[in-house]
Amino acid sequence: MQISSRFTVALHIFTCVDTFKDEHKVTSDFLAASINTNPVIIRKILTQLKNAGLINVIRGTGGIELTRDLKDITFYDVYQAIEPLEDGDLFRFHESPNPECPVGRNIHLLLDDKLKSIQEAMESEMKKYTLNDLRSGMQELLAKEA
Amino acid sequence: MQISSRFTVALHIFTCVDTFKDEHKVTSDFLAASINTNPVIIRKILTQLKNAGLINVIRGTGGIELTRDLKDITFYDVYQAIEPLEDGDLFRFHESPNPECPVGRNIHLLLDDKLKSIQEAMESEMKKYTLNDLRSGMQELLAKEA
DNA sequence: TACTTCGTGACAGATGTAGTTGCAATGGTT
DNA sequence: AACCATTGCAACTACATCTGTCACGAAGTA
Repeated sequence: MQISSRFTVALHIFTCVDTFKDEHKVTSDFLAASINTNPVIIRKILTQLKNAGLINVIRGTGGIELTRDLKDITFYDVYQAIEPLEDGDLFRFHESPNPECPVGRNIHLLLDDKLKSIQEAMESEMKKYTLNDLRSGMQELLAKEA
Repeated sequence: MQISSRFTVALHIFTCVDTFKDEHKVTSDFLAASINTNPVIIRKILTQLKNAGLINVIRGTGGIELTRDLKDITFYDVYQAIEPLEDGDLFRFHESPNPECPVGRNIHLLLDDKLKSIQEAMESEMKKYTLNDLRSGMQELLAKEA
């Protein structure tokens, strides 16, 4: 199972907001053109980011404001906003293993801590990257292009 | 997106194979009863594990043999056998971002290494656990029960 | 041959993803 | 007030994946 493209689209959105903030009004139409998708898809993702408290979306005029500094929004924050996991668990179990089987009734206990540590390894790596890294990374790439 | 239950089911299967190897013939029917699912589901997973070279499945009599020692099969090996990722990438991008947009044409370059490091953090944690950890863990849990 | 078990194709139902259309609501501008 | 660009959202489609189920042929043992 791959993680949905909405996560990387969200990072794309944040990068655009920062890159074009002085040149264009960054609307869902503008973002949809950069990402090559439909404006409604963008608005749905913006709604998720807004519900997570990461941005404010301005109606009427259009535009997006961050609620915190770039360096204070990590990839993990974006991931959490975009990919709501049931009970917060990355790994799924089969429902109701057989309690009469010694393995069946202990499989959760056996696996839970190990799976948790795998999930946490991924999440703590996500916390190392911030939107500020996207800003500086994009500035470098654009400088090379010029 | 949660990772499908097939992964934890596969770990359940391996645990059963080891736990019951001296008491029962471990068939897809037996496993389906412990996991509480359909034997065909089990056989499909066994086929994946077999194709990955982790086990041999015995027809006619029934039963499962590992091709390597328990300590030489990691969670990552099982994960790879069960969850084939397109191009090996955990994270998906939106297809064909706009090459006329400076962000659109650089977004891959900007994100690739960061996403890769996140994926690798997860995978290298998966490599730390082996089926032998499942064996010893289950033995401890069963000893506590008694 | 008879029996057990695996292998596999076909299908169904539920869920999730991505895309599209239409329209009401919002908030500037004139 | 009228106009306009934009967001918010519901409804729908198309498609893929996951899980489960049935049916039946293939493999191997007794």
